Amino acid sequence: MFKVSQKDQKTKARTGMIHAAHGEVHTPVFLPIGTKGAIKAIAAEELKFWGAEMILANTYHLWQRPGDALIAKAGGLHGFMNWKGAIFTDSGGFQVFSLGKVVKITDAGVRFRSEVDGSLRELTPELSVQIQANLGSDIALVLDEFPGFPATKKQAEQSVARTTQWAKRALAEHQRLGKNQQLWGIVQGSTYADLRRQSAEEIGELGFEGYCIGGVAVGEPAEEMYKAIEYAQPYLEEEKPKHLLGVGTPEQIVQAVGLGCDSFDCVIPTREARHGKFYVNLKPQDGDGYTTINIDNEKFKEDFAPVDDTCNCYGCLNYTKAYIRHLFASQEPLGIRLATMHNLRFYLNLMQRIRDMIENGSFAKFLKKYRSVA
RNA sequence: GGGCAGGUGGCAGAGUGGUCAAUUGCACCUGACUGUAAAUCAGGCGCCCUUGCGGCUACGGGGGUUCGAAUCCCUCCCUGCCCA
Repeated sequence: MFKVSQKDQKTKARTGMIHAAHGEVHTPVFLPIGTKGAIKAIAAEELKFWGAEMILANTYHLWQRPGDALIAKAGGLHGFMNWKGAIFTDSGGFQVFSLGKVVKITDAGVRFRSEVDGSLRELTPELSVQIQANLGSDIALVLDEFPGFPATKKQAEQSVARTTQWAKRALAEHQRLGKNQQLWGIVQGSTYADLRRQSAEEIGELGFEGYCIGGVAVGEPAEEMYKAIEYAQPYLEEEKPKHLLGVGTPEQIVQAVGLGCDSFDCVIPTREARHGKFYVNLKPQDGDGYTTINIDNEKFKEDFAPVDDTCNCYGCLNYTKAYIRHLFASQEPLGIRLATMHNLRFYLNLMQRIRDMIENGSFAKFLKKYRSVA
């Protein structure tokens, strides 16, 4: 169930609450990604302490290892990984896209070559729902399929048609299982206005508890992504939550909130952290926005100031850039951990700010000035 | 004192007459990363020049052979191992 609490007057932004089986989620929300049932380098309790309310885990990877049967035995993914909040599971649809040539896609489903034992496995819309039921996530997604960018009209049409067919099958299987779990549909349609609309209408008619806008952030310019949201958003029930899959940079998230998106998930804060990139707020005199730094840059060798002196993360409160740079240069795992903590807090703090500003009416102004500075 | 091996770019270590400014690894510098096959990947890494099938200086020092040498010869210096 989803309830809108405050609508912004000048944009489509709104705050709201997703009532999930394992907790309430304040939106707009960012979901840290824990593909294999772990936010890389971070413990579940830490995330909870920082205010994260929902995380994303991946059906495909957990199916492969350790297997959904084992996780069901452990009492579900929540118990298995000791995460006390809500869990959102991707259906494996993204792997159809990202694993590219090692898969064969038919109307029936997707054939994968297992990375674990090399065996051939087939993921179908029904099986994906069954696996997610075993994982026990709060929000499950339908299996979808989508092309990269650019996509021909024909490819986009096929993606929309197949995603709708698979959504129907997933929904039927979900109803058959009758679990206390939400199932959300996914809108495709690439960069085509008519196809985005058609997909939104087809998926919307099926009556899911929430919707995802998918097939974005696949290499298209940000403007194309914003347009894709605008093409679909008006045709999805307003009182249902809308998730923008796989997005994005802080700037893109702010923009998408303004276009009516309620939730986001992205590997950027965690992956880039492992690669030494830190998100840093601009100094007040430089305007409202952020920049990024590569901590391994030589210029930080003797920089004994914290990464961001306005940040309340553990690393910024206790360590200097020079030290963290040294940790990366020395391949000390602590460096990765501090970076991941920092970036996740940057994202979570940003979302808190967004919610506050929607509540107090200052979001539109913020949206206008918030920017990324190279 | 005698025997043997060897001295190549920050380090390690290829190359043994031309296509070598010199394979490769490490280190170093820079960049990328968007529903995570990612603690990964890409580029750079003698000097000059915006550039180029560009110029210059280079493979311990010096000299020589050759159209041409990191590669062959002579000599000097140095290092390691073995026998006295």
